[in-house]
Amino acid sequence: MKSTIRVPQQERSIEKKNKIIKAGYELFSEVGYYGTNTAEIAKRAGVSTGIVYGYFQDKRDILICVLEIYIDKVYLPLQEIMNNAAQPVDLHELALSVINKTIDLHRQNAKLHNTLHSLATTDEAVNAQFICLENKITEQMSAQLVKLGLNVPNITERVHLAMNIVQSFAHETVFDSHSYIDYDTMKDIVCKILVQLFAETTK
Amino acid sequence: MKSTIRVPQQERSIEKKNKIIKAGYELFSEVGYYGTNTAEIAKRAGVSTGIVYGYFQDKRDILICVLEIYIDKVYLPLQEIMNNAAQPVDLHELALSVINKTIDLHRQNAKLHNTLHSLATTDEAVNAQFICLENKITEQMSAQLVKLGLNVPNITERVHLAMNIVQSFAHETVFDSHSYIDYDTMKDIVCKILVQLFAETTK
Amino acid sequence: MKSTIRVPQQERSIEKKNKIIKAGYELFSEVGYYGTNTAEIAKRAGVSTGIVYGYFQDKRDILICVLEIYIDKVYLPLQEIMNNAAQPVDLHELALSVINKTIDLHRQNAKLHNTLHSLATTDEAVNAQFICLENKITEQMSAQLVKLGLNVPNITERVHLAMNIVQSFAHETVFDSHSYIDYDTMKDIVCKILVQLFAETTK
Amino acid sequence: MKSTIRVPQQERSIEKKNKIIKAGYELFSEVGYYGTNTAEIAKRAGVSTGIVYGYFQDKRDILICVLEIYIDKVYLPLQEIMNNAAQPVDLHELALSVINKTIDLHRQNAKLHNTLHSLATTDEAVNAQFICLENKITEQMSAQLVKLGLNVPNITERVHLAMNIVQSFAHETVFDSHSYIDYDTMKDIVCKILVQLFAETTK
DNA sequence: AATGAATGAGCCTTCATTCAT
DNA sequence: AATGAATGAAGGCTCATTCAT
Repeated sequence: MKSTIRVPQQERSIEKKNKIIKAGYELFSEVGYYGTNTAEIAKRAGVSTGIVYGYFQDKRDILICVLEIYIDKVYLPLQEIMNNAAQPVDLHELALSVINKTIDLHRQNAKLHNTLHSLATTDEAVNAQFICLENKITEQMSAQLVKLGLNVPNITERVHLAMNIVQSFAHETVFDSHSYIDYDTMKDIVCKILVQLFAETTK
Repeated sequence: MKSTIRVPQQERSIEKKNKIIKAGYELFSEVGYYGTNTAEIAKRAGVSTGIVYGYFQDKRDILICVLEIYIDKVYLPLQEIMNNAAQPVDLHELALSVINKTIDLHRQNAKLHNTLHSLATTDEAVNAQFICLENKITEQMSAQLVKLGLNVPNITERVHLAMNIVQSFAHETVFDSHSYIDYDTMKDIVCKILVQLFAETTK
Repeated sequence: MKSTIRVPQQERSIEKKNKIIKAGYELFSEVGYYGTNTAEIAKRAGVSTGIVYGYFQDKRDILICVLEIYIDKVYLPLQEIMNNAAQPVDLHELALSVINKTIDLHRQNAKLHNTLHSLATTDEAVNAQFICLENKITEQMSAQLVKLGLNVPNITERVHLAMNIVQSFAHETVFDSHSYIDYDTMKDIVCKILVQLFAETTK
Repeated sequence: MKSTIRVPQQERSIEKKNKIIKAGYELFSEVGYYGTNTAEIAKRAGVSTGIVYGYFQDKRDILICVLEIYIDKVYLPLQEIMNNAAQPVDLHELALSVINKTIDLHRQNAKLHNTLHSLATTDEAVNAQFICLENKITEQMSAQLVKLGLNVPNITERVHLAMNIVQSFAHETVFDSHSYIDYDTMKDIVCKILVQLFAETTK
């Protein structure tokens, strides 16, 4: 008996749904999930409050969609870098590309990243989405590295760890909070770590 | 902005304030900041709702205090490990100690960690507290490492980065979400990275 | 107040209007007036939300039409029983027929009955409809009884009262809520009352 | 984890809770359950909207309390009449008292009566309350009649039926909707029915 | 210092009704 | 005539904060 959620097929409807997601994306980024109310989402999307519930089950449902977009926005570019890597791999250059791109992406999405991670703690569905997509990405990156000729043991663990390190560093850099840190120096160090991580077997 | 906030001098008052902070700590950990209301904090602390506002300006003020405790709980043990490290340093052993301790700590505080990071995004004061205390810790750890005879360049950057890596890994381990990852293997890798990070100059 | 309400002349239109009324009838019966929304009525009727307002002024207008149908459904069969009563009247048999039929009808419409009565309380128009049609029925039944040769004083009052008693009993029976009551016994008693009610003058 | 509902012990609190129930009683009577909103209840009770939820779980919870009051208001006076009936019983006089009293009560509560009955259809808890109390009353009245020396078979069924008839008639009288009915005449008839109902065995 | 009842703004959501197509 | 997307007012409920005692 629950009210039916429109699954928009027509172009205009899809556009409108995307507008709402975009508005949610922005607001969740700016002021967090709890700092945003549905009225504001609607307003920024240029629609009425009512229609939001025509496209989404509830506020959380918007979040789920935002999460999907977020994941794509953050991880897909990294995949692209991996796919475009020339053979034989210049690990240093590849690492640097990934680092720089990640910093770039974080600059636009760092706040949302935190918000989402925090919600994953509370909301099982959000958590599941997160994990599922992380899985997919790690697998793809690992496979690509193997294809590029790398033959390190425990490639999955290394890739996953590398991603975590890069993200952690990007976070650090973007927030730029610690005056005593020279982020360029740090970047060099991170880069070296990554190279060692995947060059190890040559030893 | 009212200055009617008591700065408790008497023993009983201090005790009561701490009880409130402890209750906040627990609840924020369990159900997050927005999942907790002040009435519940008061109830768990065994005090009245009203008196909470005798000791704290507002709900956020409690969070600030919880943050302090959190930082102490998470970083101080690491400091202790550093302080107790014998000379000459066995880097591998030290790294392992730090990693294991951090995992331990995360197991109790991971949710709170996410919550706090998310709030730092939105709330400048929370953010400031976070940064200020991180600064202090990084400085102390760096100093200790120098005192222990390590002579690596950019020690601050390395310490900070090491902390981030270990935390990231601990997070990963605690949530244990990715079935394809062997966390023991990953731990070995992390350990090796840390050793390399601080052994570099001996090269 | 807009006079854009179509008075459907064409066959297809009439059919559509009736479908909406039927859907309303069913839904009001199942989940009450306030538990039903116009979208659901439209859906069950197999029409669009918009067109509902082509045939009806508002939701209440649908209710008025449902009320008409309800009255017909509940009282007309009783009239039929009256009209088919053979002369000379077997009061006991007639009473029994009426009682059994009313129980039957109540079994399908009891919820709607309550809903309508409740709304009549608040809505003058609903109330008026109710009264007007009740009037008509009582008059017809009284007339028929006279035609059948009964010559009791205050026939109108007696008929009306009889109807009320039977309905009250039917309600009781249908909801079957009171475990301590033997409904067959009660039925006998009601039957006897009705016979006495119209046999009185023979005394 | 649900917010605790205050169980008011102190005089002032009880008084306040009663004020809210009274406001609910009045508003539900005047404009029905769905025509009333919690803000209005609070306003009429002279309290804030928030505190309403300090005393009641939700709007329906108010209704439950109103229902209790209603039952007491409507049925208790009838009990009193029964208890005060002198022996030997003058059935006609007793019937008349009951009828008149019921009309009186209906005059103040008829609208609420309809509202409650309608809700009982939808809400199992409301229904249960209704039934449970009706049971209690029927039992008490039956017992009292026996104590007064009446020895009719199926006393429970008769009492219950009598109650229904009287209520039905009272309803009719109060709404006074049918111009063609002489309510005094009807009352005489009802009275006679009741007498017959309990005098039967003397036959 | 302490209590906990009270406040009221604010939020999510629903739904009768309208309107562009 | 018909569609169904869109509107936006209104309602139930929560909760940080205040206040009378």
